[in-house]
Amino acid sequence: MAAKSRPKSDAPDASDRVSRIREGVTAAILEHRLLPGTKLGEDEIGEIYGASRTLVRTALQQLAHEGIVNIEKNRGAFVARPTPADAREVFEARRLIEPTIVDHAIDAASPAWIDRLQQHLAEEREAELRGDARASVRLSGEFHRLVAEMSGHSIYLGFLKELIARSSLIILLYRRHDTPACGTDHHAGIVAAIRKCDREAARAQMLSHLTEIEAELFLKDPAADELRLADVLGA
Amino acid sequence: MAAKSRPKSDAPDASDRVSRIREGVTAAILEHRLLPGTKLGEDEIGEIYGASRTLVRTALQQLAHEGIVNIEKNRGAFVARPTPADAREVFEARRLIEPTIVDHAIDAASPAWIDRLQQHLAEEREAELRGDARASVRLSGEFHRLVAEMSGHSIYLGFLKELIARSSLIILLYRRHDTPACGTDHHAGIVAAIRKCDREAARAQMLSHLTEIEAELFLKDPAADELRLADVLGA
DNA sequence: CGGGCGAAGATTGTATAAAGTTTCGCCTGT
DNA sequence: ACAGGCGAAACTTTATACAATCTTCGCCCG
Repeated sequence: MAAKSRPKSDAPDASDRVSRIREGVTAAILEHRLLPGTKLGEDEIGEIYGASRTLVRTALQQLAHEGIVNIEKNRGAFVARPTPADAREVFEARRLIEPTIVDHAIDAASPAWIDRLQQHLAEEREAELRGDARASVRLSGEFHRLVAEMSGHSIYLGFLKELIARSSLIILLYRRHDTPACGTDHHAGIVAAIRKCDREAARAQMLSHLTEIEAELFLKDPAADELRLADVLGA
Repeated sequence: MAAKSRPKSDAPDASDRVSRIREGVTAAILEHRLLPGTKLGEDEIGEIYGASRTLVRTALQQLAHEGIVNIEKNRGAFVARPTPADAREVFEARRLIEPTIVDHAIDAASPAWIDRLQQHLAEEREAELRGDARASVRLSGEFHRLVAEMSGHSIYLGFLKELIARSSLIILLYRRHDTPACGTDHHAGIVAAIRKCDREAARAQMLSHLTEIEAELFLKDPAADELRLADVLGA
């Protein structure tokens, strides 16, 4: 009888080997080292991480479920190439969900969390000073994930993880080349609103932040990404 | 060179063997033939579907990502047992997302879609007349999924699929035994609002519908599900 | 008589090998 | 010279075999 279902060591993405592969490939995609459309051969990745194709396959399937990898039957896995329509859907979803997330984050506000947020802001400013666009995008995504973790809602967190991953891909694909790093100031404003427990301000700033990010994108016609991809591939 | 990257036959859950397994297990869980906490042995399922453990494993991993199965390392896969806290998160997310979904569904309203919705309402009424609780829950979920498909937003659709699957599990676990089948009338009202292109009415009715479903649940303390499960297991 | 230790059995995690499919190059025929 | 088809190579898919881990049952000791 007694033996109950103890949660045990239930680390979500612990030090599994498949998690290492998944995070490695994710980082490579999000840092633009793997371009959209690139084929992800199982042997290739397996040799890099010293793992068998079995593990690589499960990692790729997870990435496919996250939406940053496409798996075509009998053809293999490729880095996803979100269309402008996909981009609009992703940002609409974020505009819907994230204001609610900050609202809940305020409920969970504590000195420890505030400290963590401000520490993150410092990292973002540093990356921006260096002009490191890759790190900027990555840290910007992590800021939003941090707020979601703070909210304590696992459902929203899971959804947002997926949206952030896709957003990073979208931003790297469609960002206007002349725009500066997107508003770190916005993040600071959101944190300030959270500190003051000003729900309306936090929601409004999150919303305008997301709107501005999308406005800085080049989401014209479906052919645009083809052109851009061709340009980037240097062919 | 030009003709590249056609989407091809990209049926999401086509007639793959792994999809058949996934859908079969999903149906069994949602129809309460597999109770929460039940162990899903790989050999066992593999023998049922005449498939090797490789395929069963991938199906189980997909179900785990959908949230209706828990996989514990070196222990196996089990039917998920959502806590009351999980239930509240799921329904909060649905209250956030679904009003927006109906809004978009109105944009996509067409005679064909209206017909399909009404046809579905007829099926629901029939199941309700039979007093078939299983079919009622299943069809209720399918109604919401239908509206999401109608909206044309793949992101929302994906999220909602997950939420519906979890909701079915939650409803079957925590439903008060004396409540009648939850409002088929509500669904009819939502369809009527969609037909009239009355956005505000549609959003409001969807919201109140979800609120009422959650209100009919027995979401008291965390120990409640333990008791109920023990009761259900008949031990 | 109760509790802890230990070995056997069962089950999952991982790797490797066989099978099927697609793709690309090459060759032949017109 | 060009179009079409044949064939081989590479890849994914699926199945099987091996290794690691956990569970369970029995036994011994206190």
